[in-house]
Amino acid sequence: MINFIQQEIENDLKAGKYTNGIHTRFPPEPNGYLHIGHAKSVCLNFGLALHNGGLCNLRFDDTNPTKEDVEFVDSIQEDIKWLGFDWGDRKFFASDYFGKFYDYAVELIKRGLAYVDELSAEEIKAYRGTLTEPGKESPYRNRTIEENLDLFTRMKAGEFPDGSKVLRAKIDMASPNINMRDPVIYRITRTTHHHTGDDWLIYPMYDFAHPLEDAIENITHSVCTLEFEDHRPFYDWLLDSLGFDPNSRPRQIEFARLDLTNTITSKRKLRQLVEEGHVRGWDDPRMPTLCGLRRRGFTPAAIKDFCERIGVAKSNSVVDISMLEHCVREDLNENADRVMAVLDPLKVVLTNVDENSVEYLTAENHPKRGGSRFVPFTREIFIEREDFMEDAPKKFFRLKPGGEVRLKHAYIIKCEEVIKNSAGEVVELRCTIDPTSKSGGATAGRKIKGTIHWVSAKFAMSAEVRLYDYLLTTDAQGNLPEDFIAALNPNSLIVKQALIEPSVRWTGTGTHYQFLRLGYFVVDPDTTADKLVFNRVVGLKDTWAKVKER
RNA sequence: AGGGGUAUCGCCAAGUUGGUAAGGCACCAGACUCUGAAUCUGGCAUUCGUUGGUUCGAGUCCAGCUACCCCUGCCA
Repeated sequence: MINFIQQEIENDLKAGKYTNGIHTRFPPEPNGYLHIGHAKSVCLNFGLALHNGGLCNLRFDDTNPTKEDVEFVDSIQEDIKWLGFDWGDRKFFASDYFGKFYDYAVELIKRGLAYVDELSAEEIKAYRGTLTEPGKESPYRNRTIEENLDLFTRMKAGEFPDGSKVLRAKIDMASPNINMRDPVIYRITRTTHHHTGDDWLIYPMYDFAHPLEDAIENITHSVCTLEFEDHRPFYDWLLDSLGFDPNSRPRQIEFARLDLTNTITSKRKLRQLVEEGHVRGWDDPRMPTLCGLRRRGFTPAAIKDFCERIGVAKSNSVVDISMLEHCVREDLNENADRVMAVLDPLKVVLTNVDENSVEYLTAENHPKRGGSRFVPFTREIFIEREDFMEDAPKKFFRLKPGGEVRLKHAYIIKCEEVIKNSAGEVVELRCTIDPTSKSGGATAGRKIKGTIHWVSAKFAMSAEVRLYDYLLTTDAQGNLPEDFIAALNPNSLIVKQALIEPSVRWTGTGTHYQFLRLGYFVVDPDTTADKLVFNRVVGLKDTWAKVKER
């Protein structure tokens, strides 16, 4: 792992800082499901710790009870575990530190660095100034320490209504950095907290809580996204003001969040997709949520490999989704067994095969890892409709009238007759097999250009196959319009009734396969004893499709 | 307009004291192939947002300019 953050860590170590080891944290707010963008952060934080022989905490940044819920603390843990990271016994909640935060706030007041303000929210906003004009000081800014202490104590005790008072840091209303213009650090909100119940009426703001929770946990490197760069001066101000040792206290380092082409990563928009029913739920295989990717069939290894490959830097960038797809293909190519399935069946009758004959052919499960199974071969089979063309171009080396093709693991067949219905559509092919060409046999050596997959009509099982495409076909995720719903790909889900070889009968949810020549698939949890359901993870690379386009 | 950032191939991204542009994805060409997959081979930035300057020599130093991103929640 080499990135600029790792280099900073090494520089710190070289400078004699952080002699107790490196300690990072992944600090999600439990207000939504983790998505691929969070995976980057998870991999970075846990990866940095692992790489430096340190530790990474899981910490729920739950300082705003109005937006958070236990539903999310559960799913977040499940997703991180699934990725393969372990926080040991270091699962923390910012809310566990509310008592300490309060004490630090009191300390700040005692040092004359915080005051209770009773300006309304609107007034505070007006007093804050603008980007180009300085703010002005609140009339309550210069209360005595005693008065501030008394008021803050009473805020905690519930003597004042919600929103009537706030605690503010006393810094500089004229700072060119708006975050330093006396930021609010405590507000009154009578909301039941998912973790602390009704213990508190006042809640700390992120800016105040974050540096403290990092310091409390002895975090050395607090990694966050770019938009917090402006907040770093306050992060440092707070810890310095409270007397934390500059050589051991945490330091904040920012990196660019992940953006992916064809992918929605806005929490709000993802929620809209779920709530308005444009997808089946948070774990819909089209969703970029980790639970969605999991159901789609992406593997932890692929996602971690992806996060490693995209790197970590500070420039806003949009990674091409093909990078992610490459990573799953690479993993699944290595690890998924191969099997034959036909998505769009065309019946083929092999006229020189006996009607009652069933031949069990040996088929390898994986070109490199080996293993084998039996595949029944019968007089009537189905092939992929796409694998036959009546007026085939020279470059088409699959089945055509009078042409030959190899049936994978079986025989070379020759197309003798094309049968059509009254509408002129091809409904059946009559072919003959070359009995000397049996795969693996002594005389199987005859070379033929094309090889296609097939399935026995008598023994094939039916299966529901769900083919997915991007929710966004045009690449506009960066500046998605409000009505992005209208731009959703109407073909993001296509359901097919497919036919599949019987060897998969006893398969289980989450098992990956490569359907020969079609792509990688995974068994969906909707699968029951009498209904198989597969999701297509990703198709195979298809150079024929490119040739066809020309 | 004030502050904070970023600008290296179509997309990510290395490039640490200035010494003459890694790698991956994508793409293209070919080999191989009982998956038009995989694999293998080769190709793919005289140029680093831009303009000047310093220097024997600059993506790396200096100055100016430009573009884009973030910041005026009692959100995180």
